[in-house]
Amino acid sequence: MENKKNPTLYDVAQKANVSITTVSNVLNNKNEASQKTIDRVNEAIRQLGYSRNESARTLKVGTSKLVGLIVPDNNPFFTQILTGIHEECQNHDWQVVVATSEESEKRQNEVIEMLSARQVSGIILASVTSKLYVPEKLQKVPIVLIDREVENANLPVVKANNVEGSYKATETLIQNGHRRIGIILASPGISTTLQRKEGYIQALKRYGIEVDEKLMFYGGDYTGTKTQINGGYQAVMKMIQLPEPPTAIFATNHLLMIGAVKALKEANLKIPDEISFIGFDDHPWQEITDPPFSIISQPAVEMGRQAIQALQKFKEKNIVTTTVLQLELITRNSYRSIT
Amino acid sequence: MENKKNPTLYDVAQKANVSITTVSNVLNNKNEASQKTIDRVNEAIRQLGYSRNESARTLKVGTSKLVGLIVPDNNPFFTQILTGIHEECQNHDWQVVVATSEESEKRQNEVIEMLSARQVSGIILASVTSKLYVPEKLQKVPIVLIDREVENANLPVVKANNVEGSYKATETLIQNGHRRIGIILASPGISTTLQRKEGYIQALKRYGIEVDEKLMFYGGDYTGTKTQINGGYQAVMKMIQLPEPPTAIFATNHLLMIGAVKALKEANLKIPDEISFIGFDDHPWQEITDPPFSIISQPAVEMGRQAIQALQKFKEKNIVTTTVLQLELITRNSYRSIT
DNA sequence: CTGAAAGCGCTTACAG
DNA sequence: CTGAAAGCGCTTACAG
Repeated sequence: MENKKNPTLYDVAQKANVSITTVSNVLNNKNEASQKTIDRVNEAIRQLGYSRNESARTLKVGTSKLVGLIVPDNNPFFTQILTGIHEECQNHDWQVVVATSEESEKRQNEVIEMLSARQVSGIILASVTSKLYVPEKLQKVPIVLIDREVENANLPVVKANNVEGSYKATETLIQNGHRRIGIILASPGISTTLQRKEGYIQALKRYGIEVDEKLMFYGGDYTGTKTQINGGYQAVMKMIQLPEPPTAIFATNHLLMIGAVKALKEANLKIPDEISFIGFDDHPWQEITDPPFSIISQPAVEMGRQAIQALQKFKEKNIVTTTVLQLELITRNSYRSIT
Repeated sequence: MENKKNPTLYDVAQKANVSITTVSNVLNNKNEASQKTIDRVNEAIRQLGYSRNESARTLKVGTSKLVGLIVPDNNPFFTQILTGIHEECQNHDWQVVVATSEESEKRQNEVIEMLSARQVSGIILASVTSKLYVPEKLQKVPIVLIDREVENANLPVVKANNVEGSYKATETLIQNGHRRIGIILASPGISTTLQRKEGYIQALKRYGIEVDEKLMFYGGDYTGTKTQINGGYQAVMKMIQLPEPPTAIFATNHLLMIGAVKALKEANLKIPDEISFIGFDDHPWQEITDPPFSIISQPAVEMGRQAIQALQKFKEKNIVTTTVLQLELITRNSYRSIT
């Protein structure tokens, strides 16, 4: 690679015949220079093709224009969150460094530390743990929790109303006459799982239906695409061999849903004629399947946007906000009434 | 937020009773200290919870442990690339800042400049333009092209063999007796589109089939998920109204494919009985559709990995590599023989 | 409205 | 094997 040195503030100052203080001032729109000076400086910047060394700025002011996003993996849901974060970050001239924790607490802590060592403006975290142990020395970097809550931290949260979303799905199935409803849940260690389970149970109780543990399945640990798809698959395979199998199934995330449908196909159980089905997370392909799937849809992009806004409030005014976004049931054609 | 100051090299040096030079040396594994000193320093680091200020390091050495990834949008293909990049970056202790160009050349240049101002180790770029204009001042930051080539730059490239992949799909349809094969292409401005078109034409010529411009469609500009899905949709709608409609369709990316299938469903044309179909990019859901889709599969994760390796070779040895990965036809059940 | 100077926290010749 | 010192490129009181 070439190695011509970048022009610095000094070069600009020299060219514009001012001090570096002045150059810095116009660079930061401090409005402390005459228009004539400003013009002269800008012209020098243009001519030299100067751009500010961000590391030097960060070192001096103690915070970079970087925000960290830590997600368990790169699944489509988190990718949509990233899109929302990107949108919102443009307003702040922030850039985002994305890291995966791979569902490992150790890795998550490492990554938090690395980001902190970069003086990021903040971290948006979808935590792998339901308790967050943030070492004291990292308390300085503002963290906003996204999607998943943690118990022991007084941090801003942006999350979906999982209880209600799950309630809605379950209730809809009940209102269609289903009384044995199987639910496939993700890893029991995270808040979203607990809440989706809660909504399911609330709906059953509300309609006087006995909660049957045998109808509740966990799709195994949350570790990668294939594992989860397989988790959904196995859950259905077990479910349909029950003495009293369910007439409807609710899969509480996108990958579990794919696995579940796969199993139903193999078992040759037709949706919705022989079994009703509701999935999770909307994706374009769900419109083109046979049948098109009904799902609980999450406003993932909006969650990303809100997270950055929450971060900003946290940083600037030290306000800890909790943002709860609504989940929507999109009805297509994967469940039917059996009354 | 709290504001307790972070411990610095000085604090560590003081605690360990050595100079900061020595601390820096053990931090960088320079192996210039006695074991006793090393232990003492490490103990001090542990006790203080010290972690190095990366901005200061970057300012001094001129390059950060950051690599930039610039993609047109956050679609699943690029997300898989990100996964590969993440995997490989862990070996180098690099982190990755992800930025989207939103298919805008202006934005792409801005982003390159911002990353450069951060002293990134390198940039992995899926360029929006087929010609890359990189201002002179940015020549210092090593760029590796991914997926999409550009004409006028002598940069490392990691790409798929699009010509061959497209040839394979087309040939397979021909061998199944199809002679009127519709192709749906993405934006004409990018190399992948040109190459996929080229493979299609080569296959037709090889089998003595006339190339009919009326069977070649562009899914509109490459601008966002909905636009592209709609592009695929429109293409099929026009195609099937042709006096001599195709008996097979090849959609050359994932979103175009979804739109195309949507249109075929609406038109009530059954795949594969009434029309044969091959799509692009493998995703788990494609196994659970009716029928399961045959597609050309891209090794996206591997592309990400290779890009980082290419970057490394470029930086360390100044070697400009071109890595071409093979595309695979995965046959499920979406085309049939009409001979 | 403008400038001289200190200092952010590191790394790296250089000297011993 | 270890340390004193310069300097990376900025920002920011402070003085005028």
